[in-house]
Amino acid sequence: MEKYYITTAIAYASGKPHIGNTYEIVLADAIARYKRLKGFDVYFQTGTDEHGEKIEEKAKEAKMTPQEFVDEKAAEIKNIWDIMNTSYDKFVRTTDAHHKKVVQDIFQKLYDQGDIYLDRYEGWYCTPCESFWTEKELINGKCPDCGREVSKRSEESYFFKMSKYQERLLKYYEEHPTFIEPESRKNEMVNNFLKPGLQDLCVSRTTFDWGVRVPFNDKHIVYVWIDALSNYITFAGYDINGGNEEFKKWWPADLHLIGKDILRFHTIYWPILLMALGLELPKQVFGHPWLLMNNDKMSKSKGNIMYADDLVNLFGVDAIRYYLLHEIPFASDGTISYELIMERINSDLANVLGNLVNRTISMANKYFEGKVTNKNISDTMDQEYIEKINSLSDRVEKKMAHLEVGLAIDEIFDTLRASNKYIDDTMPWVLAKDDEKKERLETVLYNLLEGIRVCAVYLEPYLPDTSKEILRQINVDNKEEKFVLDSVYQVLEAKPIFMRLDIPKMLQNIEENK
RNA sequence: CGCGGGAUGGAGCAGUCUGGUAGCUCGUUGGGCUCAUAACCCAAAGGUCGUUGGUUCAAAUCCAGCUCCCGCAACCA
Repeated sequence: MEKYYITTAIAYASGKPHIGNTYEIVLADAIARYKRLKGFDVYFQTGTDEHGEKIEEKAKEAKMTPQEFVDEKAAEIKNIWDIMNTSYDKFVRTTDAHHKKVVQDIFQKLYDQGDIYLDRYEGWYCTPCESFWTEKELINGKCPDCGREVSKRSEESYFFKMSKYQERLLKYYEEHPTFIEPESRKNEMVNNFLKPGLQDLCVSRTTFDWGVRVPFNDKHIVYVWIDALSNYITFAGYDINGGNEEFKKWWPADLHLIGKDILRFHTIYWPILLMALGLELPKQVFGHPWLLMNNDKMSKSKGNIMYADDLVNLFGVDAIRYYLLHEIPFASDGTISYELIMERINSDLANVLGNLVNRTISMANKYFEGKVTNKNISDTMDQEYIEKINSLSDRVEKKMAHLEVGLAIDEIFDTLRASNKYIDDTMPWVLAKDDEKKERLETVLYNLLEGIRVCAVYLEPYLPDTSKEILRQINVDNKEEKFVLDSVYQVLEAKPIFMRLDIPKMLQNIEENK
């Protein structure tokens, strides 16, 4: 069985993730579930990044130890991942003892082989913004963010010799054209960083304590990159001697799914780090776009944050999964709002999907007491419909091969729409009035139930609960991905899967409960 | 002249590589149907394809200039 190792970035355990942060795990989950459906042996890893200055400070503010603080945050994040019904195989935390040990070993090894050296880090620091700026970035000698005074800071740091691997990395890009997706991101990396020449990366800090200590120098903490990025190997079974059997099975990762903002670290620093360790590089890094709330970046200061758990309480988990997976474009930022979510629920989930299932099952019950088999009384219009069902597998695969999840879902809904049309074309309620057409009527319902069944099978990666509920109501176990001739249906009672929402009323409720 | 992406009916997108009746989903309007969740099916209205100029028998598509938006520019999901 072919293996598939997929990861999300690990979430920084400093606060509650909003819906934008949650998008990543849902997208990864859809891909992971799809691969499982297709027979891959999948390993899906996610987790939390729990070290660093910010967490140290936040813990202090909360009057907790950093460990207590991250324990709480990690649980909160994991809980949201679970609310979203995500099927990760392992939830990792960088405070894990084995991870920390291997990070130290990696640091030691890189130092021993001369890739890491001690120097001084100099830069301009803006205290209110807590940010370092280079000389070039300053605007009139002031902080480019807030315009306030900056002060020169100098700090002893370990550096990684990035430039040493630069050419090899460029070559790797050329030989692996799909390594970075979407492609436009690759140009950014090449033009902004690789072509001008890589600067050596600062890989340790002395200004805080909460992290992995540099093994041969107590003053230094391993800075986030080596610590966080290496989670992809340390938790998959890597150790400094090359790793165990499990690691040899899973590595290299097939896909790192990350936010577009950290693409640089995953397509430049991480591959170079792996080269230095003598390991293979991941096959693909996909930098997904962001969710904008009313066309604006979500942020606490703007007060326009949406949280996954609140949205799930309002609309249900599959409605939110549907929105995230279907409405966010593949390569450009997407918009989210209460109104847009409800519009999609009504027009797609309730009208097209829910109503189709409901009307079909109702007819099966009304005309045949729920018992439907294939009577094979075909009409020419059946052929087109059955072909539509049978082509679904290829149509979905074509989109998923490029991680175009939204378009893959479109293919399923295209099939559901064709099913609604098939009902109108065949007019079962007319057939029902004629006793001689009884078998034709049963054939029509059979075809419809098969169409719904195949769609339900393909909905599983995206809307797992809904898929299960549809299969429960039509009452079959068959997971065959094509139209089959000999299913036996004894459908259950038709229960609406998605109810239509009264949008103005809901908006008013949301407003009042703010 | 830092690098890159984009501008298509009210909204969101496809089409641009390989020029030749501008397509899809939502929304609006009209009709049909009654199995179903005021749903479903059909039809219509609505676009000088950002702007100016060029190439061509023919340009959303190729070329040049301009305007606007967005991303990246060493640590902001």
